[in-house]
Amino acid sequence: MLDIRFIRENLEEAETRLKTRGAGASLSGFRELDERRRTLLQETETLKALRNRVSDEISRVKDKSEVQGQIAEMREVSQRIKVLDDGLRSVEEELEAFMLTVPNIPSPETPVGSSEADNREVRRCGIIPELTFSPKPHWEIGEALDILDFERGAKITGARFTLYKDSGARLERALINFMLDLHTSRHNYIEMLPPFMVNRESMTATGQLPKFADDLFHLEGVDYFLIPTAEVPVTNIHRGEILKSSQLPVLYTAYTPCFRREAGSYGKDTRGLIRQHQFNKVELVKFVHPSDSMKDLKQLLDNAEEVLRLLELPYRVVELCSGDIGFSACRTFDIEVWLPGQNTYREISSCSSFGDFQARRAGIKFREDEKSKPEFVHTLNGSGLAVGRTVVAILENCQQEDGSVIIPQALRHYMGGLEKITAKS
RNA sequence: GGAGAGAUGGCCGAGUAGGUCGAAGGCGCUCGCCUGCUAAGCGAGUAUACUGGGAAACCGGUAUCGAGGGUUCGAAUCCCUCUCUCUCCGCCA
Repeated sequence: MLDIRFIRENLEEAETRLKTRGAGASLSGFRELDERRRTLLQETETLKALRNRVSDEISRVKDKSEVQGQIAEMREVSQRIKVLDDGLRSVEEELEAFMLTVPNIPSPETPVGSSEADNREVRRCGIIPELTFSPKPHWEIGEALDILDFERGAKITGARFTLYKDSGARLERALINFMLDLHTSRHNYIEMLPPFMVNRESMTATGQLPKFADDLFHLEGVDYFLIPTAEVPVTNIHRGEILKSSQLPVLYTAYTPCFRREAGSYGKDTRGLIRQHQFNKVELVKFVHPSDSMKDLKQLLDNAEEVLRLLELPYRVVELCSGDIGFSACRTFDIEVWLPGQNTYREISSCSSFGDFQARRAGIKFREDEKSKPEFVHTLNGSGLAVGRTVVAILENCQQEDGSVIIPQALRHYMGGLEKITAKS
């Protein structure tokens, strides 16, 4: 959520910067609601002050028959207060509902643009393998090795669900452990294993609700949602808390499965592991001091890139433009891994700063020192990495002409020493 | 699923014949004093949000004792609903 006071005082500027996201983002209607709210608030508070004062006077009088007049008068004041409060509540609900649908303002560093096409490539890293044969897509490799079973995944559940088998399942688990170990032991993140279902408040705090309910799986019988990313439960760890500034930055990493409806992407990536309703991800989440949040974002990005460097997978970093960043984000870098089977780069991580947008929704603050007022922290997060897509990248980049796949050196320890996945005869 | 108990400030913990309770007391913390060091001691301070005024320091108002509603001139205290926590039984990994 945006800072209401900032908007009140800088409506033009806020509106202009918001518009760089596209036509949808607007603050029209804000001024009127905000003013109605403050008018009602002042009226009702004036009456409450009167009532408090007179009630106090009444309490000092022993013989209540002397104050029947005041009591009757206050009875009417109370009724008037009730009416004003009802009006106030409905205006506040309207304002709140409106503000919850306004996206974050892109940071000044975010390149202005209208779509994916305006994203800016930042760098390319790693060496694209020179294959002496025509590379296969991962679904063919995985099926030939009998480590990915798309048909049975679909039988068990439906489209966009996959059964991992044998070395495939092991590879997925190896990657999760590898990533968690890297981030905890080398990058100083604390490991968390949060609930995979969250309530409505948590989804609202990080920005998935109210606008993106269609992307979420909602449970029947209880008002819980399956998490679309660990960002939701992990950011909500500190919802409604005031942290000490000495605690900052707080760094968490978490493995979770992620569940997404993928509504509106019916034709896209129908084959393979790229777009699943359920996939695994190791997430990085940071709560930081506002003053160095961009530095923190670069560092988080580097932590995610390190996974690819160690796995020796080629990738590039892309900075998203204003028209392409997510609802809650103010600045985002995507990491895209090279996929030879599809001859293209595909997103494997998205690292964002949310400024104080999520912190304000979630009420996550810190105190500079004992005396100072609490301020909102900045929240950041990024995939470190999407595990399924990392499997895809390994299968496609490390494939051999004979159909086998060489396990990256860094992962072999986690694969029980296995160097290569080969088809069983 | 059945039965019962509870939810108060950073923590512990008073407060139920409704008013002087934003809330005793203790601990913790901050500042000052004292002090060979440490400990102890003494004094002062120590919630959050919204809102009005002010350049600001700051001053004023309102709300908040799990959440929401009700009764009342007035609710931490009475009534209703919900949520969560704990104990016992059942069930289960």
